[in-house]
Amino acid sequence: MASTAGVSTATVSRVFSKPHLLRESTVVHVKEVAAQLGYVPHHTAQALSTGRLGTIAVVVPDIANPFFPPVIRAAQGHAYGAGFSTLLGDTDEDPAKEADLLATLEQRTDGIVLVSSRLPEDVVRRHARHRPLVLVNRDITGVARVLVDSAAGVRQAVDHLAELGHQHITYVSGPDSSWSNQQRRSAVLEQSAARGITATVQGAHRPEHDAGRAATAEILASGATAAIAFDDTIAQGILSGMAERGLAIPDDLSVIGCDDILAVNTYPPLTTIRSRISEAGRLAVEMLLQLVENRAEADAGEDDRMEPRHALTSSLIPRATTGPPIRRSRKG
Amino acid sequence: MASTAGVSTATVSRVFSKPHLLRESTVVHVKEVAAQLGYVPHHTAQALSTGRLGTIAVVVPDIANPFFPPVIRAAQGHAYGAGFSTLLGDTDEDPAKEADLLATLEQRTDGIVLVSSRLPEDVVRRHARHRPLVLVNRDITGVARVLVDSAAGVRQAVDHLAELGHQHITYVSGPDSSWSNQQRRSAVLEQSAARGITATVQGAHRPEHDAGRAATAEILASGATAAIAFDDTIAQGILSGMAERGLAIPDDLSVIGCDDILAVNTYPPLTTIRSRISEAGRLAVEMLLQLVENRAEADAGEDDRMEPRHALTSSLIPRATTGPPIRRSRKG
DNA sequence: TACTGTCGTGCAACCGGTTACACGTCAAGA
DNA sequence: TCTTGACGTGTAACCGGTTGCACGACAGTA
Repeated sequence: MASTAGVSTATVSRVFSKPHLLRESTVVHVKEVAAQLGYVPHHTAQALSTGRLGTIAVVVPDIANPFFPPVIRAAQGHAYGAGFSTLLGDTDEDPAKEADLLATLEQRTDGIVLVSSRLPEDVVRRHARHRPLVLVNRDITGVARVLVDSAAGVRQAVDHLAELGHQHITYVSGPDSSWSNQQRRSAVLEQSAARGITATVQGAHRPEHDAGRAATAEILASGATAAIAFDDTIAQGILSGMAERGLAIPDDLSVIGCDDILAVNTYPPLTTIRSRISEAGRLAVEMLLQLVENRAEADAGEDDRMEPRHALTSSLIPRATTGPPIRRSRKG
Repeated sequence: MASTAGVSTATVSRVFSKPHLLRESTVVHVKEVAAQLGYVPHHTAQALSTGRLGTIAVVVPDIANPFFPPVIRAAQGHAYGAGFSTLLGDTDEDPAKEADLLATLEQRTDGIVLVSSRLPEDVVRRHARHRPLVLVNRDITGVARVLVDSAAGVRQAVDHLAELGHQHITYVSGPDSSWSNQQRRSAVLEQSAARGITATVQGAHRPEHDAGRAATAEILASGATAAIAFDDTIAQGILSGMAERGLAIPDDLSVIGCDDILAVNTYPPLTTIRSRISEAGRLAVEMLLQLVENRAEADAGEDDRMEPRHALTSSLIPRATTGPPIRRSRKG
């Protein structure tokens, strides 16, 4: 390539990386020759000499969980726009595999977006100290992170139910270890107290359809006239449980889901709390690329560590599974 | 590293790549030193000198479409097991972006799994000629591919309906350009003819909930007592459309979906055709790695081009949305 | 004892770029 | 006319491994 164009390899290199250093005619000429020869800078060689891989990784507990694809999609899209490729890691919900994956990806990427990590805080913190890392939905001090603040949406949900006339609602919990679950539960309890209505909590459930279906009996027994579920999957399960009993939605029970996953694709359309999860993916990548930049500069002197913590708001999307409590005022 | 262990860099290299060439004591010693120093072979440097990147890519039209995550998940898992990382590409259903992505990934991966490609045959074929490539759900002669043969499941579905007593069924089409759709439609028509029942087809629909809902009127007007939908999303839409009209499933209409995506997570649980799509992901990666190997050997002489074409079977999963035609025998 | 082959390891070139430094050219300023 | 500096480009070392070839040691064979 260099010889064909009659220049040195250094010049060819500069044409593609620092063209402003060269005379414009040189740049044009080399590019022409390159186009004819189909020459493209060798990515791996670039990576080796610059130390920048042009690759990030997105690590999630389970790709098949419908919560994650939008995040991944947005992350990949944004990374691609910035010239980065995206490696995908699936930890299979297993912390050991997650740690393993992190170690492997460490040397193959410029940085990692770690979604809903199950790893202990100090492990994550240690990793973040020497490699660019951004968390999604995990709140660890000292580590860059973007959190989906479902609390706002949950408060709206409670308000919505209170305004419809519900006096007793229940929160159907997700996994205890989940940061989101803790946040949502607290928000339900606090906002209910603020509105002067009763709120109870139904034990921990795995975020699965069957768990929701199984929870139905307990919900009905509690006397609540409305349920806020940890996520849409559980909410759908509750709908199934109600249908099996021949009970009507929302007359016999108002149901609110969370995450707005598929919620509009079922009947009746599920009232849910939409958190802008795809925005979380985009934002996380944005922050990560920022860190990657900073680290490159930090080598040159300044070490301007910041601790960004972005919280994305959420809001209630009222659809057809909520209404005034009609038949089941059994308590009174 | 080399100096600390008192050996040459060549020896260090051999310890990690061709240990059988060395005295065992040397291997042990170097590995010990490496462990102490936390030394790990530099992945990019290895890639540069060997030409093997240890990375494959999986390219899909839309990660958020629930059909793909299981494929991706299986592909990633299998690749990881073989020591390969997985790059993810989302073409956003756009052929131009797909072509662009392919060009970019070409130099960053050892091979590509291309799922449900929208590219013209010759473009794909050209790409496959000089780089390892495996297609999923696209049938192009001369290119390695794994196909989900939904025809078998569709035939079972038709049989199932015929046995329940349905005399007139309808197929609710997906996108015309989809290979799967063509396959499914033909299977419905052929098997219906074989069973001596009437089958009609409802025009092309995008694989979306609303499309299914909108199709409901047409379905009812057709006089069919059962519908087989291109996919579960459309099927769910039909369920919504029926519910909106106050009609009962399966009494007023039997509905069968396809792909077994989320089908069990709704109420009533959807009768559907399960194709082992995650197996498709695994198999595609297996074939791809095979091609990668072969190519490495081919350089050394033999060029043993094969043309593998794997078809995975499918089968009907009867659940609650199918039953005998009860009320709507309006035709008679 | 001399000869040959095997084994284990080192030397150095190479993968394909990047970049610090040096050099030559040319125009502006003294 | 000589100096000075900006500009454009080449030289060569370097990124961190891999690998063909060579070499020394040692064992087996004649």
